[in-house]
Amino acid sequence: MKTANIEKTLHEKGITPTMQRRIIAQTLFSMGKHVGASELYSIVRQKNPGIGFATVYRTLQLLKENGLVEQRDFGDGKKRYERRDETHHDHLVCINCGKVEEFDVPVIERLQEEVAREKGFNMVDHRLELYGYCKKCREEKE
Amino acid sequence: MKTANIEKTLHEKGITPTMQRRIIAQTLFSMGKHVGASELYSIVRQKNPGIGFATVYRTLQLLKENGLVEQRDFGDGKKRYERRDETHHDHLVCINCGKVEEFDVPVIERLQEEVAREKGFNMVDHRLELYGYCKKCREEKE
DNA sequence: CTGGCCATTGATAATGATTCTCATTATTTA
DNA sequence: TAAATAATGAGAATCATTATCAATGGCCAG
Ligand SMILES: [Zn+2]
Ligand SMILES: [Zn+2]
Ligand SMILES: [Zn+2]
Ligand SMILES: [Zn+2]
Repeated sequence: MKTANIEKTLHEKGITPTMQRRIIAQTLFSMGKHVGASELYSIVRQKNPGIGFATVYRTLQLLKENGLVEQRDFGDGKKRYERRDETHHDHLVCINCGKVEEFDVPVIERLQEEVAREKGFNMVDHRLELYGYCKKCREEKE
Repeated sequence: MKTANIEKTLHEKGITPTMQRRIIAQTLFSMGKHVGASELYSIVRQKNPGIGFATVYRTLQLLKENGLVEQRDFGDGKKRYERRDETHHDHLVCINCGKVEEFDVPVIERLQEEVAREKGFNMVDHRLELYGYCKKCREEKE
């Protein structure tokens, strides 16, 4: 994402644009998907060693609250962050190498809605992750 | 679960039956579903104040490894445990009161398999949780 | 019996990700 | 520009879970 766009995005959301927030957002958006906080922190530090860990967490929280970032949890004890996409997607995770694929199956989404309705719930979120071994890892095990 | 059955179950799995393990397993099985470790610990302590927290964790791990217990994670920072059921199920969680409903939709299960196959993954597990507000919580908010 | 071996246990320290605190700075407001 | 407000960095605190380690308890070879 271009710097100018980050500036604009933060401004649109009413987020005070500070140097730290710019760097953190820009770094996250340039790192691809499913990035952990400590991973992000170490890259951010390379650009500006003065930025603290707490600020990375605070900024991630802020971006999440403003709908710019999605928080994921693949069950390995640390949260992952990715830029919020226009389209929803779920995840397929390799339990050997950590590779993550994304997918979206509208039929599954609809069936989830239906289940929630049947049970009297007003569904506001869901979480669907498939865990297994990717092709590469299977071939290497042979 | 009856005491005799626990004894038998542990024995079948080759788990050395100790007093602690019997009490922990029996307590968990009698507490219903989706129980947290500390919650379990506090009930276990009532039966035998000498049992330590570490033993509760160790036993849960043991029961899980032997397929007697399933570990769940509803994203609130603590793991939940429930006796492993003969049939698979997924969860619907109220984000206000914590109520948990279970469901199983064979079509969703099949579609998951299909996605994994398409992406070249050998799926060994999955996780599907729906989050929302249950009927009761919605009515109370009015 | 009976001393030794090995699994289990309980108390407590350690871990690791995340959050909190608070004194210091930066930004906004008037 | 000065006061008011918000953000930051360093490090302490939290909280669930694991690891450590000395003590305990069976169980078996002799
Ligand atoms: Zn892989
Ligand atoms: Zn993703
Ligand atoms: Zn509810
Ligand atoms: Zn369940």
